[in-house]
Amino acid sequence: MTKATRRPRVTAADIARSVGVSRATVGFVLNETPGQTISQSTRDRVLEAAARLGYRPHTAAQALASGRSRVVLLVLPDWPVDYSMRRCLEEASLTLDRHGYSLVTYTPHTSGRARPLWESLDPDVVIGFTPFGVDDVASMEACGITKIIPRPAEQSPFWQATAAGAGSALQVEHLHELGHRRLAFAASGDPRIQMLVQERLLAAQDRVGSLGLSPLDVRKIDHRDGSADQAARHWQGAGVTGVVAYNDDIAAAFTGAAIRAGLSVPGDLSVIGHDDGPLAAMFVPSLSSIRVDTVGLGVHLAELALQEAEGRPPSQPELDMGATLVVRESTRDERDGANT
Amino acid sequence: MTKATRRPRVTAADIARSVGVSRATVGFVLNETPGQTISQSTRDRVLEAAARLGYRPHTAAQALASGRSRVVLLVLPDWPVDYSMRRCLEEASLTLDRHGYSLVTYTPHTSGRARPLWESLDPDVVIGFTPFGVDDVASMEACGITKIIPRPAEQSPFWQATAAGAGSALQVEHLHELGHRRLAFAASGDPRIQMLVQERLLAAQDRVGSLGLSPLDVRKIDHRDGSADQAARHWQGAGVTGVVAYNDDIAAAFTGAAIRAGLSVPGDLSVIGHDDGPLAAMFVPSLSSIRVDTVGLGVHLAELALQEAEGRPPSQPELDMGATLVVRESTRDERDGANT
DNA sequence: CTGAAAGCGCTTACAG
DNA sequence: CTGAAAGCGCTTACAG
Repeated sequence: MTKATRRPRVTAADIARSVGVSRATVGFVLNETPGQTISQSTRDRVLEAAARLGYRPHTAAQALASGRSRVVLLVLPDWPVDYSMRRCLEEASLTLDRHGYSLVTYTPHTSGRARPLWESLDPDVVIGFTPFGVDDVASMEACGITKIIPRPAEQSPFWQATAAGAGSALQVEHLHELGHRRLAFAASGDPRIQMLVQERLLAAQDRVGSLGLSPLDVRKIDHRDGSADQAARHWQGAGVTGVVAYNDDIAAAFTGAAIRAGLSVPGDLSVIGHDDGPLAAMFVPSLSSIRVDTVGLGVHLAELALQEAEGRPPSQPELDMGATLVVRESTRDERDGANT
Repeated sequence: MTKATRRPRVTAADIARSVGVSRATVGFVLNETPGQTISQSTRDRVLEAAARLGYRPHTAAQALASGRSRVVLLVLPDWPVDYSMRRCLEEASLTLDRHGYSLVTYTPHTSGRARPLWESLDPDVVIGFTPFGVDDVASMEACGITKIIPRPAEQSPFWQATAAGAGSALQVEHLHELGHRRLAFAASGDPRIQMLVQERLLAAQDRVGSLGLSPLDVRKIDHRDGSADQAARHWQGAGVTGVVAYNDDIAAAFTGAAIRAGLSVPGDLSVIGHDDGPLAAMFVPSLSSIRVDTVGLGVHLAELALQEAEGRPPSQPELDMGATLVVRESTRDERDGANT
C-alpha cells in the first residue's frame, strides 16, 4: 500500500447534498453558529451525515475564509525539554484544544537560516517563553502577526512567573537554616538563558541581603571546561560552605567537579539545585532542589494566549508557581562537621 | 502598543497593480514557475515591488489552492528532548526548509483527549520517530493523509537506523576487551520506549553470543523505585562485572544505586551508557558511553519526508549513525582489582 | 511573452 | 427557519 491515492476529500458540500440542505446550513450546524434557528431534526441529519461520510473540515479553507488559523505558536528557548517542561506544554495544549486552538511548539534555529515557523503557519498568536528579540518581533509583524506575547519591552510570562523568585529565595533560606553563612551562586554560562539566570540570581541575592548575609559570590559553571573545578577550589578557600545553583544541571556539574577536586558534598560544601528534575534524584549525592508547578504554568500560558486571541478575560489572574523545597543528600547542617 | 490593528494584508494583487501586470504573472515570478517565459525586466519589477510592499504569501490560501500545505509533521515519542535530539531536529528542519517545507514537531498527549495535530495542520507528510499505532494511522487516513512514514507494519526510520545495533555491539565489545566475561543488561522499564530497548538488547545479546559469553541477564531499572539497588546487589552476587545500560540515564540511575549500596563503580562493576548526553560527562563517576550521529539522523528523516512528499529519489540511500565509543571513568579493566 | 478566469473549501453577511 | 452569493488569496490550466 505505498500507492498514495488521494481519494477526493469529503466537503461540506457533500454533506449538504446528502442531507438536502444548503452549504450554509451545514456550516451553521457544524460550527454551532449562534443566532441561527435550525430545527433539531435538520441538525441531527447534518451531524449524522458528517459522521457517516467521515467529514473533516479543511483547515486551510477555514483559515482563509475566517482569517484565523486557530493556531497558537509557542516559541521555546533552546533548552533541553525535560519531563517537567513537557508536562507544562501538555497542559497548555489541552487547555487550548478545549477552546478549539492548536498549540504548536517551536524552537528557532541557532545556526543556519531557515524561515521562521510563524511565517509558514500564520498563527493567530505567538507566545514566547522568554522575551523576543527586536528582529523576531519585526519579522512577525512583517507577516501580519499582531498578537505577540510578550510585547517588546514586556516581561515574558515565564519570566513573570519566576520573577517572584520564590524558589531562589527558598534555596537561600534552606542553606541559612542549616547554619550556612557564607554562600555562593553557581550560574550558567549559557548565553541563551542569561536573563533567567539573572532573575534567579537577583532573587537569591535579595534574600541573602534580607537575612543579613554577605553578598553571594557568583561564578559561571560549564561542565565542559574547568570552571566548576576552579569555582569549587576558590569557594572552598574563601570559606564558602553553601552553594546556590541556578538549576539542577549546574548543581550537578558543580558537585561533580567538587568531588573530583577532592571535596566532599555535603561534607565541605552544601549544594542546592532548582527545578527538581530526574537528575536531582539520580545524582550521587542526590541533590536538594526546588520543585515548581509546571502544570500551572502550562495552563497559565494557554490562558494568556486565549485572552490575546479572543479577548477573553483571564480566568486565572495570578500565577503561583508554588515553589517547594525538596531536601536530599547534597545539603546538610553546617555544624555537622566535614566528613562524608 | 497593545492595540491589535490588523492592517490589511499585502496580497499578490497589490503587487500586480503596483507593477502593472496580471495576478498570474506575479504568481509565476514569485514561484519561479518553470515553463513560463517572462522578461527579466518584468521579473525584476515584480520582485522589487514584492520587497518594497513587504509581501508575504498567505499560507492558507496557497495550501487551499495547491492542495499542499508544505508542512511535514514529525511525531516525537514522549521522551525528554536533549541537546542531541534537538540537533537532529534542527538538521531535519533546515534540510526541509531548503526545499520549501516546514517541519513541525509534535508529541501526542499521553493523558487527556486533544485533537491530534495532524488534524488541524493538514500536513503533507507525517513521519514518526517510532512506529504508529493502528488507531493513529486510522485517524490520519480519516483526515485524508496518505503520506505516512513508517507505513503500518514497517519499521520506523529511527528504528532502522539503530537496528544495525552498532552502538550496543560496541558497548559489549568494550567491556569484553577490558576482560569482563559476565555481563548484564540494564534496561528501561518505561513502556514508551520498549521497542527501542528491545532493539538495543537484541544487538547486545547478539554480540555477547558471537563473543562466546553467557547470555546477558536483563533487569529493568527505574530510578524511582528500588529496582536499581536490587539489580546491583543481584548482579554483584552473581559474579557480574560489566553492565551494559540501555542509555545514559539508565546507566546513571544504576550507577547511583550501586554506589549507595556500597559498591564501587568501576571497582566492582563497570557500567557503560549509550547516547553520550551531557549527563554522561557530568556524572560521578563520568560514564563511558556511545556517541551517535544525530545530525545524520536529522538529515535522513528530512530526506525520507521529501522523498515521500515529492517522489524525489533519496540522495542518501543508507544511514550510518556512526556509533563511536567514548571511554570515561565508569568502565575499567576487570583485572585491575576492586578498589575505587 | 502575458492575461482572464475558474476553482480550492470554507465563512458570513444578507435576503427571504 | 433556510438558501444564494460574495469573498478569503492563492494556483493553474487555458487562451491568446
